[in-house]
Amino acid sequence: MINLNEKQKNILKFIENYYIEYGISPSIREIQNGCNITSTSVVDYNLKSLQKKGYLNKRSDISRAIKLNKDTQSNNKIPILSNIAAGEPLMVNPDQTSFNEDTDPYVELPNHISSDPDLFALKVKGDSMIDALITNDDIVIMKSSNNASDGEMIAAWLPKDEETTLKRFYFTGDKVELRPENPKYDSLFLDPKEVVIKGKVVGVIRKV
Amino acid sequence: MINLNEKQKNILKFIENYYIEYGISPSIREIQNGCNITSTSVVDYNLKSLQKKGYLNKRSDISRAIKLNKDTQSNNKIPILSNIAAGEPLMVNPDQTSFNEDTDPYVELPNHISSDPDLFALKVKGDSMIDALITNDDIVIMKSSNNASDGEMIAAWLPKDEETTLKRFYFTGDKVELRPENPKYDSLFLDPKEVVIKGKVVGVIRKV
DNA sequence: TTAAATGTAGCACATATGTTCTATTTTTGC
DNA sequence: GCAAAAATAGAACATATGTGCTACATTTAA
Repeated sequence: MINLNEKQKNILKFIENYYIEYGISPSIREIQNGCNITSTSVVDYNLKSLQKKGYLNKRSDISRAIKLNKDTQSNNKIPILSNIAAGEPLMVNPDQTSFNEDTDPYVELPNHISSDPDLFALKVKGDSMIDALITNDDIVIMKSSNNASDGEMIAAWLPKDEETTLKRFYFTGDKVELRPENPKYDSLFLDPKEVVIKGKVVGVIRKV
Repeated sequence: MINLNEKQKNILKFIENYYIEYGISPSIREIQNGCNITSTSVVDYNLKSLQKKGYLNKRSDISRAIKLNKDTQSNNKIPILSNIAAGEPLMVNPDQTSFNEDTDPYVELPNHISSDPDLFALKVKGDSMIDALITNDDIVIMKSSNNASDGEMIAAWLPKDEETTLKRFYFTGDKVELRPENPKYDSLFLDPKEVVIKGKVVGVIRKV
């Protein structure tokens, strides 16, 4: 997103949002109205500039034939919010909420997993879930949730240690058990106040 | 794809192929030419019919605003060619080559795995690769290949047993070793002639 | 067989839409 | 401050494109 003035950023954003809503690109005049631009020729001027800079491509004389380049768009991508500790602790930013597609990593979801909102992804570091067939560098797809049932695999934020960890969740009366799936590691028994559940694992993707 | 005559199937196919090639929908006249239809009104007529039957949607008076419904399109899908035996043998069809999206199962690939041609998918049955973190009902993404190097995880067709199997490949002089990743099972040592390598594992997808 | 339903043809029309042109204004670089 | 470059305006133009209309052909159903 470098080398772009506000107007051009607006145009790109508008095209992307329009595409998300309608599945096709807007016409020049729709861009004009949507971005409060005074003339179609100004839109044309900026589209040519954006094309020259490599942000989009368009076919001449063809209606609605603007295509954002792959780097420009953020379709179907879900953010890899932070690496997750599944062994050694890892510092993460607990209040990371926004997703900047330019600087943040992401994965593209296979559609049979996706179609669900509030999904995010975590890249696993460590081997504490090896018996659950999840290992280092796997990407786990999470569904946001602030609660869990016994036996569910969850990502939990531990304020005291300032780490996010992937474990099985058990609630035994007054203590929360976070159980790894690796005999090398022991369960954590914590006060419920010490555990912030971030989400449940709904899928795993591994690139070998 | 029921309730459709040849012309309408053609139109749907053309729209999909056009979309794959250009990223946008074709105009009425492009459909006309692409499907050898004699009049734009015939295209219009059939598009209305297809819309009524639920195969697509379009916005009125908007250029290139045809959208195939999700069931109608086959974007990004790769076929699950057959279940793979990773324990008990499973009968499969060794010369299955074509992919009929209507009747055959498929997976949608996450883009960071995809973009490579000749990929296909296999659904794992059994637990013989459990130590490689691949288990029952996982979907392995395969890249077609008729050869392999030592230690690579491959799918091999065993003509003698008429089964496809997922194993690690080792070549020890004159015998091919197909090694499971589960102490419960033993390696197969076979004559090279008895092993047809179908592809190498490039990814794993699991829906939990 | 016959009437209704369905599909085809060809053309015309309205407008949606990309492009171009010239003039003017604003910004930039020196 | 001044010339060049960049950006804006507004309109006109050409054509790309969806739709409508009438006539005709083919298929279906009774």
